[in-house]
Amino acid sequence: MPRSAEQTRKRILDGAYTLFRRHGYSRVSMDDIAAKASFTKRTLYHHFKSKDQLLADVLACQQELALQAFKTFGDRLSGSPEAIVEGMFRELAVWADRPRWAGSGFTRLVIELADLPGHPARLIARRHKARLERCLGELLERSGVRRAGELARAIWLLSEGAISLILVHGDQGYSAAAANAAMTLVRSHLDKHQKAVRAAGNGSVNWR
Amino acid sequence: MPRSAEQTRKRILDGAYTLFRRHGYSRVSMDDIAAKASFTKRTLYHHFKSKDQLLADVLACQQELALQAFKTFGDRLSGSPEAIVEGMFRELAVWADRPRWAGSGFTRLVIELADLPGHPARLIARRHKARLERCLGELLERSGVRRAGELARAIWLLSEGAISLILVHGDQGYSAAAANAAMTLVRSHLDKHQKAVRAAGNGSVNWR
DNA sequence: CAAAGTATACTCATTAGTGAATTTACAGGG
DNA sequence: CCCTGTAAATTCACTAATGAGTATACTTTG
Repeated sequence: MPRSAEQTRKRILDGAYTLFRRHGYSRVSMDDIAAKASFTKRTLYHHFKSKDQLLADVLACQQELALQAFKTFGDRLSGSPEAIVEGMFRELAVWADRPRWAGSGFTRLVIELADLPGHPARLIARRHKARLERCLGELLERSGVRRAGELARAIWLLSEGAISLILVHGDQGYSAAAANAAMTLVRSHLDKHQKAVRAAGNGSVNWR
Repeated sequence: MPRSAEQTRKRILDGAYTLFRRHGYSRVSMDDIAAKASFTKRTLYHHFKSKDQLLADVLACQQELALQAFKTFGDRLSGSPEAIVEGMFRELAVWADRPRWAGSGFTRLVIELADLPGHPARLIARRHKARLERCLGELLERSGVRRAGELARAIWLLSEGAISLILVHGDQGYSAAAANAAMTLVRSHLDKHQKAVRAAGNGSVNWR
């Protein structure tokens, strides 16, 4: 065995993720991916059954990392709901400010495949988003907010909306607008009087 | 001249819009579009310089209709900000409930072309979204809400987020969640005590 | 008849996917 | 310690289909 299969697989998955995320699905060819990972296309087909399956595997693999990143992110935040929200949107702003940022890989790919509800990649992306939303809900729950699930969903909506609109307009201002709106919502979910708007760590993991 | 050029152009634009909206850009071929409009591909190239230009023209044409639809929609609404918001999200729910709904054509296409900031279609989509947001702002302004522009942007974020998440999960519940959040935001933008939550007409124009 | 409009029949590049040969790493016999 | 068989890993060279875009001839209408 010239190389450990595991290593090769990983190199392919990594390269493919980068390309898919940056250029979408259709516009990335198997040859592109092969070139990126410095293998022949035939090798890709040795490790992955088809392009669609490769995409699914890429997302499945990325999902693990992203979920971990989000949990780490959650741990870094102090307990106040304001801090959680502020941290979330600050991170979004940092993330979206990167040179050739092209949105959330998961969202982007699902939207590209919007008319193919049976595509394996969609199922994975869907589960991923649902899990993240639940995580946020738990985080908020622990922070002592009322109807945390409802709030989490609203914040998630703002976050996805911000991703779309930043992409459309190339204007990071939408992230600040989303943060403001989210803060208003948080306050409306607070029992009477709670405050404490502590800051949170930054970093540029991307778990969307 | 076998047919009026204008008529042919329109038939092509209509068919192309349907296809692009449903399947995205890359996965629709010029042959598909030609077939849809019952012309030969060569005819398309007689009327449009390239596929990219066709897309741009499609969006430009659709933009007019969509803007008009939104204005009509705005006129139908009674003046209270709650009614405006409720109407918006009810319409979204109806729209997203259609059989093979695949999101907002504009958003979808911009996201697909996220890595091509210079693409002519992006400029048009961008202007379109900006104009709609401004329209919503004016609508809210007239309804007597404070900081209408800020509110409009927040609502717009929720709306775009809902489109994304409905697409991801196939769950129209996100539209209701967005509506609730929007309503909370509206209330926080109301001067002291205003109410009146009148209903508005429905219909299924899609101006996103 | 003239000119715009439409069709036939291509070109050339690219793409997902494959058949068959070739290389490599390691197991076990000498 | 080397040699060698073997199976996995990788490559080369290909197919068949599809895509954007075009040269040219035909058709329709004013």
